[in-house]
Amino acid sequence: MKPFDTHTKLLDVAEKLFAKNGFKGTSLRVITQEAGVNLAAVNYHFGSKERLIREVFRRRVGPVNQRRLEKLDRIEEKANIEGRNPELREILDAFIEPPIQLMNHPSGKAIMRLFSRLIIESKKEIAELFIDQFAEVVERFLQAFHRALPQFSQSELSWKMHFMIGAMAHAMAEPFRLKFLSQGLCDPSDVQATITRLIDFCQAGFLAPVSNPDSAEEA
Amino acid sequence: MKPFDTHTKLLDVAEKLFAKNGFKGTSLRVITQEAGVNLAAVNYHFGSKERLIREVFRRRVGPVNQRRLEKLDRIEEKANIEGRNPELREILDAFIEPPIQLMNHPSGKAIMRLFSRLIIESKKEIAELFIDQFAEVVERFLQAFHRALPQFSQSELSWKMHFMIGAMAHAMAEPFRLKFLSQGLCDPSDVQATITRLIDFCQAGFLAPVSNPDSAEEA
DNA sequence: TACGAATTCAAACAAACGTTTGATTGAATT
DNA sequence: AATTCAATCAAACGTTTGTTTGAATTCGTA
Repeated sequence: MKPFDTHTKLLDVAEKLFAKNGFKGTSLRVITQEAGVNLAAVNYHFGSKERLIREVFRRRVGPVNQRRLEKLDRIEEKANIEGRNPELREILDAFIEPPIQLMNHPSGKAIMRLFSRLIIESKKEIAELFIDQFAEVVERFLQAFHRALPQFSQSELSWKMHFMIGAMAHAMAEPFRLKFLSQGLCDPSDVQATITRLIDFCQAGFLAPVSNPDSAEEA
Repeated sequence: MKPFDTHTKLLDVAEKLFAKNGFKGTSLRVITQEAGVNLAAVNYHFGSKERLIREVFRRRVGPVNQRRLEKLDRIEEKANIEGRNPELREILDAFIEPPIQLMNHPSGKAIMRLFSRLIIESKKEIAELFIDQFAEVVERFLQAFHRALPQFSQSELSWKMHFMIGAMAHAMAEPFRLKFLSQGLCDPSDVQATITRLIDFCQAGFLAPVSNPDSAEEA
């Protein structure tokens, strides 16, 4: 296995360009050119452009969700031993920290934008990949939230999780937007600051009582 | 002015298709075909595809931001008369309600997805349009937040606003994601429920104290 | 060294893209 | 009735797209 074989080189370059210009906006020609390989390499190694897209995702999403579940495992184990429920803040950290931590990765910025594109992209095949990769995570964390906040129904917690995912995705995908908002005051590349503030914000959001219990669905 | 002249028909159809498949993913051929007009109509009426995109945005974003500012005006006026500062919840409502209210519009779903695409899209020209349309809104609301929450610095409020925008954009663009999260329990098309819950969540987030004041930037 | 499989390569493919053209229409103006 | 001009149309433009092909090359292994 060469240090920079064509296969991984393609994944790396595609990841960067997909993040920057989207999928339709990135042609196989610029990918292969920037990677310094032949145009036909994509179809040889991956079969098609769409399968390349899926591979780019799978390589990054899997490990992050794995880390989320590992952290949640450890939290629940520890809480179990101490005979208590996991604390909300611990659960939030397990959900938020692993993806944001990608900022420290060499291609962190691209990976994070890619993550948000995965959340946002509407294409059927991508949406299916999303469900595959996140079904277990969603289930486990909703469960954890419900134990930490038994006063809220499953559906209310889904709303809160919905908002949290949005805040995360936006913070990950559009760091420069924060620069614009704050007129240069804030530094979106500060990993720990981003994580801490996200958790602060979402923790309060999760704890917030719901105004109108009338239109609440069941759980 | 015919009831369905080519110009508005193109804007309507383009809006719908851009929202569903993105800009690169939507060809002029499918737009004109679905609109029942000639392929050349886009270049005749708008000059180019890119200018069509900009027109599609301008038509929707302008009025919403105008409503936001009107609501903020009224809130500040009323508070001024009563000799107090506007309340956080009022400000949040002025920022959140107008765009979410679009769900009641006939093409509400498309418009909302379009809004989020505007926030997310990285293309230079779109980003500039974003800044043009939002500069005043951002400035006015940051100011208002600062008066309502003087304990937080400008930069801390920017972080919070950053997260709020993410939660909004996600809730607007990906309502079906909430269906998935809640396994069908929640109804993302309930306008008032979405607004109320968003405000609840963000209100708490704004009020939340910041954990680590060390890495805080200045204001 | 020689063989077979894996990989890379230039070249070409059909299809789809945004855009332009020049003729044609149809309603308003003179 | 003649003129004008905005609007629409079919057709074609030159690129760019993802994909395929078949020969050339490289590599691991015997």
